[in-house]
Parts: sequence; C-alpha cells; structure tokens
Amino acid sequence: MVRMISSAIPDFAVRLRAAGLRPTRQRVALARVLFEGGDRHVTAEGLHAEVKATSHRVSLATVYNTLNQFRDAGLLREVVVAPGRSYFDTNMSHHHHFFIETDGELHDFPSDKVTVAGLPTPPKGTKLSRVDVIVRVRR
Amino acid sequence: MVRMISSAIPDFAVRLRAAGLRPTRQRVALARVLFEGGDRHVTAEGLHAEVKATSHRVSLATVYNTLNQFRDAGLLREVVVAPGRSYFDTNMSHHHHFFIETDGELHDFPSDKVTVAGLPTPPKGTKLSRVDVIVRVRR
DNA sequence: CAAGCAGATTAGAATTATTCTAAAAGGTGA
DNA sequence: TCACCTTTTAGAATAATTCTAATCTGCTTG
Ligand SMILES: [Mn+2]
Ligand SMILES: [Mn+2]
Ligand SMILES: [Zn+2]
Ligand SMILES: [Zn+2]
Repeated sequence: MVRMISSAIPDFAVRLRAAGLRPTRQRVALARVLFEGGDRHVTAEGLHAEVKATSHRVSLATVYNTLNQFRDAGLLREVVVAPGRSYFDTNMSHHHHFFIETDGELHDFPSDKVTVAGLPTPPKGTKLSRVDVIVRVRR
Repeated sequence: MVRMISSAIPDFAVRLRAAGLRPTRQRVALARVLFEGGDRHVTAEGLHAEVKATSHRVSLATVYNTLNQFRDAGLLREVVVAPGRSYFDTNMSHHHHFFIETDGELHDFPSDKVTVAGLPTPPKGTKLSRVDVIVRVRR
C-alpha cells in the first residue's frame, strides 16, 4: 500500500523551510498553535501560555524571536492598536479590523465590501507599504 | 486707554479651565508648547525635551499625566502606530495619517477627499468610537 | 553515521515606555 | 490669608520587549 500524503495535514517543517526558516522543535510547535485551526490574533504572552499547555517547553524569548521572524518572513502580520501591546495576526489576506477598546479584542472584517477611496499620493520618495483601517468600538 | 484683549493671544488658563483642568504652571507651559503654532504629533519624551528647552521645569511624570489628562479632556487624541510608542495629536479635526515606517514620522492628511465606504456594522452591543485610517509608507 | 559548525534556544539581565507612590508644593474659594 | 483638595515630583515599580552570552541542535560533509 502506497503511503498517503494528505494535504489536509499541513507539514509545518516544509512550510517553515519554504519561508527560509529552519524547522526547529520550537518553531514547529509554535507554528502548529498559530496556523492549525482558523485565523488568529495572538499576543506574545498569550501564545507562550498556549504553547506551554501543549507540554512543549519554549522560552518567552523564543516566542518573541519566532513571532518577529514569522512576521519578517511574511507568515504573520503585526497589528498595533493599543499602547504597549502588539497583536500578531495569522490572517494574511487583505482585511481590516474592529478593535473593541473596552476589552482589548481584535476582530477581522473582510475588505471585500470596504472601499477606501481618495487617498492622497504618498510623500515624495516613499512607497506604499499597507493601508490599515481600524474601526474602534466600545461596549 | 482701555486694555486691549486680543483673541490672537490664546489664553491657555481659560482654555484649561474650560476643559475642567486647573491651569497650573506646568499645564500652561505644556499647553503653550502643544497648542501655539500649528498642529503637532508629539511623544511624551519629545514634549518633555521641548518644554525643558523653554526653561520651565516639568517632570516627565507630569508630562505623561498631562498628556493623558488632555486626551481625556478632549484636547488631544492619541495615535498608536508602532509598538512601544504613542503619539499625541493636537489636530482634533477629522483626519487620517501617513506613517513613514522607516523614520517614525506621522503626517496628517485631511479626510475631505477620503471615503471609507462599506464598513460592516459594529458587533452587537458596541458603539462606534472612531475609525482610524493609517497609510503606512517606507522610504 | 560521526563531526563540525552555523544558527537557534535559553535564563536572566537590560532597556524602554509608562505608571505608581507618597511626600512636598501649589491653586483656589471663602 | 487659610485650609483643603489637587497637582507635582523623584524615584521606585511594572510591563513589554530585547539583549547577552552560554549552551544546544539541525543540517551538511566526509
Ligand atoms: Mn518587534
Ligand atoms: Mn495611557
Ligand atoms: Zn486580522
Ligand atoms: Zn494627526
């Protein structure tokens, strides 16, 4: 019987290598938490707590290192909505955010329907990096 | 000769009182730096350096306290664009921002021409606070 | 399947931004 | 002027993040 290769079981080692990162135990453990299951918005502290719960020992420094590397490699984006707290977002599709200020929650909304029209041209000598739309709401 | 009252010389004491804040020396000194001249985006550290240059002694703790109070009183707004750095914005009119990521500069652009259309309704039980549009560019 | 080595992880110290504490000073209404 | 409540302040504390330098580990080579 031929070995089945199921594309439903994502191979994080392969994915990390494709991104130019060595698939170490820690990075694979973090990738699993981050990327299996749906899109997520995590903080470093939160991710650290989660990965510890899977009984993989990963230091907090490594969580920070990894999140920064994943971001630089284009596997994550960083969203800054509140002073002193960064969220890392596994949803790399074009989308925007609701931020519930009263409880610090961040929610996606698709950019399909949203149009941002009439933006001025970027200042001389600069190139566009990203347009963030953050809808702030409170309970 | 009757004393002239020029509306071109803003009376910060009056303005602070109107906002429910006692016009202390420190608050007046900071208000002067912040509000005379055009619109500004300042950090706490930057404002502290500026006010010291006017030979008014104001502690950094007071700069932080004052910026937070001015924001809560509606004299300023806070803009968070990068992790670990808050900008306080004296421009209270409806507008959006360019953020030059490579050198940390924040620039206004008027919201006249900009239309954000098709925003979804806020989640149940929340009310809209503000919509931020941040155009990130790099040199 | 060794080594060998560059790259990764880690504990803990360091840094940065910001807030807190508690004592001294100041603004204001009577 | 006085009393009283508010504000300021130095310095300690906190929180998020980064750095250091020693140890470890994934990968290539022989
Ligand atoms: Mn970072
Ligand atoms: Mn604040
Ligand atoms: Zn998102
Ligand atoms: Zn502005």
